Amino acid sequence: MVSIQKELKQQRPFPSKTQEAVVALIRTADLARRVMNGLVEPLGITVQQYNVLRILRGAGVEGLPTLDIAERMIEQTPGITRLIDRLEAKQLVSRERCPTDRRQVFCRITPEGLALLGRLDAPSATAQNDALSAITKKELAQLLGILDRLRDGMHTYLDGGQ
Amino acid sequence: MVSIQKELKQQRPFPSKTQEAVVALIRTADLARRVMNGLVEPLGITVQQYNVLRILRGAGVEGLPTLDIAERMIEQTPGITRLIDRLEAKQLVSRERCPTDRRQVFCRITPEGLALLGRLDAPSATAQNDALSAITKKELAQLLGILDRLRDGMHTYLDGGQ
DNA sequence: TCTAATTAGTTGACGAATCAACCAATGTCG
DNA sequence: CGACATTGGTTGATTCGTCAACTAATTAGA
Repeated sequence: MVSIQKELKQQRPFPSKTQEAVVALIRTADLARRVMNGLVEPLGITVQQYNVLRILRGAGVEGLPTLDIAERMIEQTPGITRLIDRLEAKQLVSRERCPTDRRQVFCRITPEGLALLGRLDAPSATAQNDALSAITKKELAQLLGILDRLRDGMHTYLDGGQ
Repeated sequence: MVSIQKELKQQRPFPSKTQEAVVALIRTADLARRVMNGLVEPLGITVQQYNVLRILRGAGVEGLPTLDIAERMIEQTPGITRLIDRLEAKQLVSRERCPTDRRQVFCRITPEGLALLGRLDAPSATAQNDALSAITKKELAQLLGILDRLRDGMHTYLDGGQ
């Protein structure tokens, strides 16, 4: 068992448990992103692009307007246009201007995109199960609850703060 | 209470709890990074640069070799050289080649760097306490334990995998 | 209807991250 | 001692992320 403190080679204990929690959280998420990146990178896409593809697969054949995709992204993504530009260049996504509201651009996943996602479903499920095998179902539920409330707290801090 | 599922506007439930956990984890950490960024950005530095400064403050007057800093970073940071280049340009960090082993470059935080950190200590503590006020001490300890084991699981996956 | 405001998305400029190649200093071993 | 490997760090090329300014389409209001 590697504590975050040892892992960072710090001599002194953390000034506070809350700070330790924030550091542990970001560090854990960074590791998770690296694991995911190791899976998707051999197929020529980034984690962000992978998320877009999954969102579009979930959206079905009618597709989704560009900014709706940005809203559903796991991480905040201001550069959604160029992110999808790259997916379109790889033929994994197609775009079409909406006829009724010509401001909107609907994005759809292509068959190639679906095929690529299909090649990632099993490995990503395996990786996640492996990583999460160290904790019990009950702890998993606890984790989800705690994270929900953490985001709540930060949201009120962010949205109320400005 | 906003569940991650509602927040992402997904109709269907997650395929698995584990996947939901990974998404929640990354999303929560992204929010935390944004909160921190909102604090440090007005002072002209990034979250990564803030972390380097804190590491160097912890290291004291003797400073730390460049790659030792990279090791202690919260997130993996391949571009540590240029990151410190920018801190040096802002006069927040000074560098000096080690006389006994001329390969190493020792980095030290400057008085200006310390002053800047000082201006951030109180706000960052407040932000973290606010964000974490929604969870109890006991839950905080649980969270830390769970995150530790998650990182363990991912480490063995990563390091064993390649 | 004509103007102003809002919404949807794109583009340009620039800072930052990433990977590989590289150089210099040191350590190792015959 | 001399060749090779390792360690510590920097640099170049490329991609990516980010902010602000911008265009185009739609809606709202006088």
